[in-house]
Amino acid sequence: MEELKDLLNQRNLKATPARLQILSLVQNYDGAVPFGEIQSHLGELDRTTIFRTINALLQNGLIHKTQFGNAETYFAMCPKTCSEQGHQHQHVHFKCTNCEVVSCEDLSSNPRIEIPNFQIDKVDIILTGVCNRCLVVQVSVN
Amino acid sequence: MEELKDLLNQRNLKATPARLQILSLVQNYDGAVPFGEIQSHLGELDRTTIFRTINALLQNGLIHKTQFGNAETYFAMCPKTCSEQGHQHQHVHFKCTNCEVVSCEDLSSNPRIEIPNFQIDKVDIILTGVCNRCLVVQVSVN
DNA sequence: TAATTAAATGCAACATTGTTGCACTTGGAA
DNA sequence: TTCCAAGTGCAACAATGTTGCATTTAATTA
Repeated sequence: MEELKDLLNQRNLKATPARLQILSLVQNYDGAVPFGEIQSHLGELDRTTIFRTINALLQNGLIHKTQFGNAETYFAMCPKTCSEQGHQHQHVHFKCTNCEVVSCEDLSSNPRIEIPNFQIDKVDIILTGVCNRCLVVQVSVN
Repeated sequence: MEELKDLLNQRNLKATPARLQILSLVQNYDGAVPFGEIQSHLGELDRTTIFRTINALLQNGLIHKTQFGNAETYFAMCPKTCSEQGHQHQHVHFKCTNCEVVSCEDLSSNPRIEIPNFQIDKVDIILTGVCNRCLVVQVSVN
């Protein structure tokens, strides 16, 4: 908890209960946290505060977000390569259709994403399928 | 217009004014159409009808949608490989930060998207940058 | 340790996107 | 022309997200 406090202060963010609670939830969650989960775990906080807290953490490179279609937004911790200057992620986002867990994953090899005569500044890869844990269960059941 | 009507009837959808108008707008728009654009071009239609019409076209493989972060949803025509059985797109979605146009584009080469021990069913690649047209303008201005 | 203040929070009000139920209307086939 | 399943409009609702303003608080400093 003291680490999270330092992390916030390093970014010139006050270590308030709201921020510590949300950061701690995101850090300890199995995979990326759906927005609804943040809301229900922090029901005593005003919704506005939750939104503003999330935005502060996003802008300062402590967490990042991803979305699957129109559905819920998910939040996960950032690697140390992120800062208030911007986000730098190499990973992709994966949602398992079996256990519903959303996670940050590394690809086997980094793909070359190019379109002729276009300048590409940001790449976002969103995958759906079955995760390693659920595949193992399926195999062992059969 | 007669083609669009046939297209709808082939999918067992009635060729109603709402559907013809939305399909026609999506077909003739420069790039993918933002939702707000559909709404403002079809202001005389009830919002519910717009949502239901869009959903019908999505489910029947006539159009597809994409999103950039929390921002607006965009709609574009589907290739003929899509049907009520499901969508089959090879293309990626690109948003130009200069002209704001969102478009479906093909990559130079199809990347191999793999995560060890995961089964990947659906790949969604969302790119941001500067499109070919805006790059040309920048070059000719300098 | 108390005072100070910029930053953070809570509350109220609002806007947009999206859904559902139900009554009414209509496209397309017989 | 008739018919009816499919489509539409309306009302009500729910969730996400934003803004302005008054109040509270974390962290500094005296």
